[in-house]
Amino acid sequence: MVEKFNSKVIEKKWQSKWSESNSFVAKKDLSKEKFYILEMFPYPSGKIHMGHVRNYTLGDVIARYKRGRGFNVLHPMGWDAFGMPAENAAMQNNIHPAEWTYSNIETMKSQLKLMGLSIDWSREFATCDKDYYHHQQKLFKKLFKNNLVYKKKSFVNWDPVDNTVLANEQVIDGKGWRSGAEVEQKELSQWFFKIKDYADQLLNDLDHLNHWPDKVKLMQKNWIGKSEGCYLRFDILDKTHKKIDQQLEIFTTRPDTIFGASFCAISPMHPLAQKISETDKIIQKFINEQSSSAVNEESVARTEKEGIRTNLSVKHPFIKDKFLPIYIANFILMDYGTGAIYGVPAHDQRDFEFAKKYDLEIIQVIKNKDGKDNIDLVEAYTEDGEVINSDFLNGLSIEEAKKTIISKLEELKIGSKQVNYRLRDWGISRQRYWGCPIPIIYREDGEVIPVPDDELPVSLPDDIDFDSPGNPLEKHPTWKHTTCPETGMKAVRETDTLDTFVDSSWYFMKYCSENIQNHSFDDEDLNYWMPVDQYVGGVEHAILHLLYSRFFSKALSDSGVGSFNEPFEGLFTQGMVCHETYKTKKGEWILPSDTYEKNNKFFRLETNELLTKGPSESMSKSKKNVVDPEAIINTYGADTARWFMLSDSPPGRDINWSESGIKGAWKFINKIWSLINENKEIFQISINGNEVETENYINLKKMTHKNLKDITKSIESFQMNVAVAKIYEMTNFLTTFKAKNNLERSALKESIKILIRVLEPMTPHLAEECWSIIGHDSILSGQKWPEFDKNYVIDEFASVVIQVNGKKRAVIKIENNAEQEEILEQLKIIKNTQIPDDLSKIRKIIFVKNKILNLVL
RNA sequence: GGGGAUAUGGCGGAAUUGGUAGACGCGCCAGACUCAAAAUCUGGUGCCUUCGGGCGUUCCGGUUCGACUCCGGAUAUCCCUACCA
Repeated sequence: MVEKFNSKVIEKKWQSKWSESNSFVAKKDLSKEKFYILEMFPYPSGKIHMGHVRNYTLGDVIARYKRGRGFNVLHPMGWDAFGMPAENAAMQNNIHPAEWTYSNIETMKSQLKLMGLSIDWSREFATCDKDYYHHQQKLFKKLFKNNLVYKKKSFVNWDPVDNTVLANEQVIDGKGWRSGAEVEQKELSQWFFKIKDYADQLLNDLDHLNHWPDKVKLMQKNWIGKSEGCYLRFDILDKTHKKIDQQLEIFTTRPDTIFGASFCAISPMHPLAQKISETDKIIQKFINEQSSSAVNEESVARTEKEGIRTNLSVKHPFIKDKFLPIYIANFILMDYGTGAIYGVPAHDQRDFEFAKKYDLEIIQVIKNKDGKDNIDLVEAYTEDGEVINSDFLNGLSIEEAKKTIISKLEELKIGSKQVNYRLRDWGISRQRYWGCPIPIIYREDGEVIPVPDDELPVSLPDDIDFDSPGNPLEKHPTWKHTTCPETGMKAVRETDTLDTFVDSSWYFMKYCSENIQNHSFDDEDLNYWMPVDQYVGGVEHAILHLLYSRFFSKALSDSGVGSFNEPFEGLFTQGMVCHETYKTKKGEWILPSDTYEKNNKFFRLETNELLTKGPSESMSKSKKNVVDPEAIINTYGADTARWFMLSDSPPGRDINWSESGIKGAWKFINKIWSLINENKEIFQISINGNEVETENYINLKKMTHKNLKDITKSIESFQMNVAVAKIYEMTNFLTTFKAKNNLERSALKESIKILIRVLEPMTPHLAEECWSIIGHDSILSGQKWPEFDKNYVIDEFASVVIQVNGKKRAVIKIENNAEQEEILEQLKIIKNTQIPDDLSKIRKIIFVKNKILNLVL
């Protein structure tokens, strides 16, 4: 009886060996084809969770497989280390953010190392490292110089009690998460990246990303939200319909419906609205109500449409004596289009609701599909149709009408065709301490100057006070005061820090520099490794992180850094790790490790209390349905955990963690382990056999090479669960195979070697140990991925299905490429009531070689 | 409200891309080993059946010699998004 696989000892042994021989340290080598595999780097929150285990196992399989295929692989790891949780910890536990962050990194790094990942740790960094953010400040300056950064006023969530800016996720039901105070909208001057300048490129280049999931591309497309329409300027009239010296510019995608317009509406934030409110108390009150309430997006969408009529109106450009009253309305967004619209109630649902409420005219200008018009509409008609009631546009299609009206507007110089995007410029200012300082100073004469290179980095001060509210950098007694290096004038530093999304928008480039401490890029390194060939991470980053990274690559390459357009050649989004939930009668969530099962019922360990089992959901701390990876690795080992993560579900879908699943994986590891140990003798003798090839021998060869072919294909196409199934098949065959002569014995040796080799990406420790048991060095010292032998993947017999009227009735085993006549001959032998003896009854025969013969009666 | 994805045994899931549905794993059943249990090993396992066969990939319909696969419609679940003019 073979002893169980001792994961503790064996895994540690191989991890040390790999580390000592720098097995995973990547070196630029122009003679080899490179492969850059990257998983999204973790936030150092404290401990690793199962989601990390799945993500990094998947990436590691690819990394190891590609090495086996002879690629020069880069597989690095780092830490997304700036951000709010560190500041929260600082406030709650009185610990410095840096200390909290670096100690978490240490813990998590040691946990990741237990997994046996083939990572080049020499390139590791954290985004809060001074070297990292030094480099980031330089990149910021490059973008600044290239005119891709600007400052503008913008609204933030303001907590009036804590005197602090809140992130959206810190606003709960319109109240500050700490103070509970009603959140206000406050206007601050903030920094922005001009991502909108790249909207078209970001949209069009999606077409070239052939190895990205379609759903992610679609999400990005919708997020960018390109729409074609036109701007249109109206003269504004006062209540006596006299022109005042001002115009209203609106944006519409439906200029074809201009004859159906019955009002204009502007955002409460619109300059015109602001101006009116200066003299009109009622309007001022309305505007104030709107700006204080609008916080939670979901509730915003449900809020009833409300507006207030102003004394102003505009003149319809094509209808004599028609005036459209101007409303200030809560559903008009200032940051889309021009913050002003004209309302066409008959053909826009929001305008329709608004018109019903305020009793405005509803004029139908597109004919319904059923041909009716001017009926009492119960909702807006937004579909296609013929233009009616529209003077010179009558009879045209919507598309034709759009073209006609736009050229008319352009001719009259009151409007122009315009492409508009939903995408807004990226606000990067954060009023927080734990982030990258923005390298800008404000001189006393009002000049805004980037900090010169020789004064970089602008470092975060260590002595920082979190006890009083507000931005800690702002409150620091000395930090912000400085002098202008050129003039010697007094100056103050920018106290905003950069959004952490900036940190993660270029970290993959930083890994490319071999000397990681160096805070400038080696362009050759960068252009050798970039782009990332395969990026793996959660779909929750499908929009922001990936879009920002794409923007950064483009903007930096335009600013002279790197010469690649897209950062991620291939993208894979893996599913989540789920677990059932357990709850006491009182509604308290219970950790799976604190439960036991009896007769299909679950009980709490200490109290024997009966628990209610909830459905399997994504693991989350709040519902306590989490399993600690370190505990699993301690009990079963890293290879078991890795194998389980790969085996049960396709990588793109959610996986359900289960006790029986992990036990099954453990069983498999030991099955391999005893297969090798029980057969190790045959590896110690050299075999010279001149025996003839037996059927047994050929079957073994066929099984091995067919499976090898399938395993390779499955890994290439990210179907790890299928690769696992094929490995099971191979293992089951080999464990029951009885070699009867030397030829068979040598074939068994070969098959076992192939099995171990293909296991290496998935269960590397086990594979390495088995490899050494059969008398070889490390697999990693140049042991290539095996090629399957074509001769053994073709069968000389084919199973041809006999169908009658398309239904399967029999299967004939016949030599490969047998012709129709041969099979018809064989039919006579088959006894099946459905197959006619008399072939003259057959109307038609469909024959596909080696597949089917269908008799149509 | 808008956009998207998914639906196959008791469960997780395969299916050469229109050609033998249910590979492989879990679970379950039976047997072997054992004083016994666990572990391990062997075999069986979609449903119905009068043992001829019949029915089966959420439901309804279509294309086809042939549909899990393509098309149209419905239902359910999940994800993303949030008044985008």
